[in-house]
Amino acid sequence: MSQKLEQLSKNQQIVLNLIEKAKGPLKAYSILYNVQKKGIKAPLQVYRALEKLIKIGKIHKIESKNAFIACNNSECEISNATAFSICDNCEHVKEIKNAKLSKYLSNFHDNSGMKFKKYNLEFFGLCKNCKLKQ
Amino acid sequence: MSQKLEQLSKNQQIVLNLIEKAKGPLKAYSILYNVQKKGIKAPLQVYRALEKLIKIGKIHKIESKNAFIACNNSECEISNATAFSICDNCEHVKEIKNAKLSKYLSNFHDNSGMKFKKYNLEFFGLCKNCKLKQ
DNA sequence: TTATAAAATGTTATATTATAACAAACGTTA
DNA sequence: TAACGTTTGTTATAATATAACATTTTATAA
Ligand SMILES: [Zn+2]
Ligand SMILES: [Zn+2]
Ligand SMILES: [Zn+2]
Ligand SMILES: [Zn+2]
Repeated sequence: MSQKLEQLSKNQQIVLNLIEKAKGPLKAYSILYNVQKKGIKAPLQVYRALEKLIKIGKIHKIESKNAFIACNNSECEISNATAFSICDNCEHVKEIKNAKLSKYLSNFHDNSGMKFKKYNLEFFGLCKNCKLKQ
Repeated sequence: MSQKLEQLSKNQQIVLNLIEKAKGPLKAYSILYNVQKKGIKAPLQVYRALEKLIKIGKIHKIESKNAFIACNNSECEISNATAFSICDNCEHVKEIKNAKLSKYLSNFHDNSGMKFKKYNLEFFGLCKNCKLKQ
């Protein structure tokens, strides 16, 4: 199994494939269940792949849901500036691509003397579909 | 034990007292350990108090840390617009009070037709202290 | 006051999420 | 080849959070 610098390992690729074809964020143990037929047997194998995929920006963790979603933003390879919209009703999650927002937040600083290198923003509300139904 | 509308119950008050006098965010089981002398014995008693305190805006959950911090912002009683700065080194956490930021984010909307009712923003970096030491 | 509904409590058990520790195999580079 | 870092496999366990049910307390109002 050849593996160049920028390539993913076997387990990493298996986990990424699953997350990329999913319609929404997946939980770690749901991933585990779904990749057992591929030979991944233990939680750690999943968590290690997730850790790497997050590090290289292929996926993100939705912190409020303990779930993992494929990156939808070619610009955030470093994964240090993420924003999501999350529907409170159907749990639909979407990564927000908005240059103005990311510029605003990347340049933001408070009065504490702290330099921010990374941020994660989660918006909650009702998606268009769920709004109509109510 | 009398209890008016806006007052907290016994367990809620015990948990809130602990969180308010803490220097930083506390984890649920650390809270449990520290309130056992007050008669709170089980995780669920802590989690139920936390749930209520979050709901009324007295505390917030730091999602990336699974920890709970007292609200530092008299204006966010409803707890629907929160922002924090988190030091990657010493884990110091501070709630950001910034009218411009909260106005910007409260008015933000993307092109999905979704109306945001709530957001949570976490900034990461090195605090002033930790920056000096490196 | 008495009925009643809502909120909070107490308790046991269990579900869910995540990491520790260690040995072995693989990939890259010299 | 040797050396090094990364990835893997495996077992066990830690840490975080909720389900289910019985009971008690509080608020509201008939
Ligand atoms: Zn992304
Ligand atoms: Zn929805
Ligand atoms: Zn607050
Ligand atoms: Zn620091």
